[in-house]
Amino acid sequence: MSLKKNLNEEQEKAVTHTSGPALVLAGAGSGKTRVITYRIVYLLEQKDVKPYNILAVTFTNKAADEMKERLYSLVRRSTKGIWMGTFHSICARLLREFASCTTYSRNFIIYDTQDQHNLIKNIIRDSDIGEKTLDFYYVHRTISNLKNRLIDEYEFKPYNYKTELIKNIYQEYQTRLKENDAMDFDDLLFNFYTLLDSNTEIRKNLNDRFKYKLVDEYQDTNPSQYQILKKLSERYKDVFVVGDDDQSIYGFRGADINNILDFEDDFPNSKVYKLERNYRSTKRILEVASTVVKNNRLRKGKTLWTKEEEGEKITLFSAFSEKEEAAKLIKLLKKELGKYNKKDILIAYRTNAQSRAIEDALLKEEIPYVIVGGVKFYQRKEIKDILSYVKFIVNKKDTVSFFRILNTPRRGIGKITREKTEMKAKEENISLWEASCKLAGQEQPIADFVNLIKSLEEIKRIDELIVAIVEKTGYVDILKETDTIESESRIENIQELLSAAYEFTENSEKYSPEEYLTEVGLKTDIDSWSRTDSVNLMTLHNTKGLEFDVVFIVGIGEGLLPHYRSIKEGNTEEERRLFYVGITRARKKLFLSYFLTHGAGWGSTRSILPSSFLKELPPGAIENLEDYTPGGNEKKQYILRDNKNDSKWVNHPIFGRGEILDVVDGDKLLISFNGTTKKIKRRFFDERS
DNA sequence: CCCACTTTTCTTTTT
DNA sequence: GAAAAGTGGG
Repeated sequence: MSLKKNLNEEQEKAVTHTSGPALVLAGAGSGKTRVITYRIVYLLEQKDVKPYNILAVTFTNKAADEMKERLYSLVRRSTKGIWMGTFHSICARLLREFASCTTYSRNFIIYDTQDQHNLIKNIIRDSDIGEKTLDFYYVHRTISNLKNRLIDEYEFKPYNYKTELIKNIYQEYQTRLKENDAMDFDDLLFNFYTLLDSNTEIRKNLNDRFKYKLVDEYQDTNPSQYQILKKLSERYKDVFVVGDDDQSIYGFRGADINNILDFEDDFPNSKVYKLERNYRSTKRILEVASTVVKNNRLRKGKTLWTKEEEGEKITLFSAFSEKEEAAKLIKLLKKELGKYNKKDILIAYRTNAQSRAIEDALLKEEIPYVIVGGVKFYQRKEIKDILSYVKFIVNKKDTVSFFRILNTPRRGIGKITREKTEMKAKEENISLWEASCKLAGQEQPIADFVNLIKSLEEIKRIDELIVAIVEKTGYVDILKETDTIESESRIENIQELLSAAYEFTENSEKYSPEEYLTEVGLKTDIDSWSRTDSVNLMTLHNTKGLEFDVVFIVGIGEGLLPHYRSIKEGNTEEERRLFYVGITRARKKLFLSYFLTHGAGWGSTRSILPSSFLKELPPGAIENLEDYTPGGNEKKQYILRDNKNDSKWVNHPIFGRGEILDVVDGDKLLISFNGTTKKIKRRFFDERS
């Protein structure tokens, strides 16, 4: 296979990097993933590297799957044995492999965010600290941040009363996780790091195994991932990382942009390659993206260029409300549907809740769409219920799943019986499951439960197991009896779970419940997303690594993008990068929009200013549709009457609430805003009903 | 113990 | 303004 034919000069240089650490600074659309893929091909074919000596870390499981497929089509020989996946999934696999050297079992379970929250809530409730004094959300975030920085529950130095309490909760949290043989997401990294750090033999073993290490999206790695990488490269320094500092958007998850900014200091004698040619977007789109991101201080700086055509201008429009924004979007979208396929169109927003208005509008127009994210599939109640059975069967120490399934669906085990079981377990110092088995003689419902679990235990294939759970518990039958729209969609979800399980067993040699759980526990929505004949909706975070012909970014208002919480935390630069990521997803055409009022609960509205990022756009590349309204009239919409009557009050996006004092020169209004008066053209008003 | 009704809680982005 | 959690009568 010829590398030269498929790569440009910059890419080829990076791909054929000889040895030692390398940093590839790759701009958006410059063939980042391509470089990693071809680098692996190069190692296999020209350097005779064995597949099992390669470790490739991707940002999502989906990216790993795609890379595997691409590799398979590029090299004739088998690529089996290459370690490929996210940091989390690779650590999980290795922790199972070396379980005997840890304090966990091979079958430890992985707690999702919900489980983690519940656990912390319970700890706070059980302690004598008032629930009101400590916010579980804040506690969780603090613990997570500590773990990301590899600070354990004993090392942590409290610096005031509150952190003193958090330290106690942190300790109890870890104790309970261990009791349940469970790890949270951060533990996967932390515990694996600890294993590497404390066990010389394993460290040596893995250093020899993973001779060549490749990491995609390096700008979004956190300190613990960085330390793992360091530990794995003590013997062989072949660390090949690819990333773009301008696309670092996971700071909230502990990702540290300094990992990429300081790479050259962290890994001495490294080589840096820059990829600056963009193959994706038009000149216009690239110009807008570069102009925006230039306002960031914290960046390495690179200049993207393209041989693509100039392209259409970027369209900017505004609306009074979220609903109106959606309506306008649909109108523009319909025009694009004549030129592009639905699957190549993206609608992106900052927060999941924003999908609602767009969805309603698409539904009304009967335009097919898919949503990525939101209420995640594996977080849904019915899915978690059924998977809790699987979890408990795999791991009897998992008390969280135990309590979840004990009386789900209803089998007559209430508070009294549950407490009886808990008492028994405590008295005899046995597990809840053992206590249940002992009580089965006295309590019929418990006996039913124990028998159910015992019969399910016999089943070794995950697809058959799930079918059996659904049948033997009568879960679907009960839903059928309820017969509401909600129960119907729950049944559909269960069916989807079933077909996903079938697929899992079909496409691999893996079929055990244990293997299935590892995969599912780390599965995200984007992992199961595929391009269908539908318009795509997702958060800006989820668009990372994807590209579309037409991109709409909606809701670009101050407080939304940048989000007010980020502004408060002084993280505007990361928000700007998020905006940049969104812009650079577009190949041909980009639409930007914002709305000026927003529901703020109990029926009131709050006005929103256009995002400060919009002021950074280069005017020459923008076509402003301020005058565009659904009715086709030419009225501007910066100011709006705030109720149905002929009110004298208006809301202005910049000046706020004002009172109309007079009409001057026929077409101008004299308005008083909090002391100052301004003359504004009547055309600004929207005469809606 | 269960069902139906009332009250409280939502927390930006996600592995 | 929806979903989870709490409450009280059957």
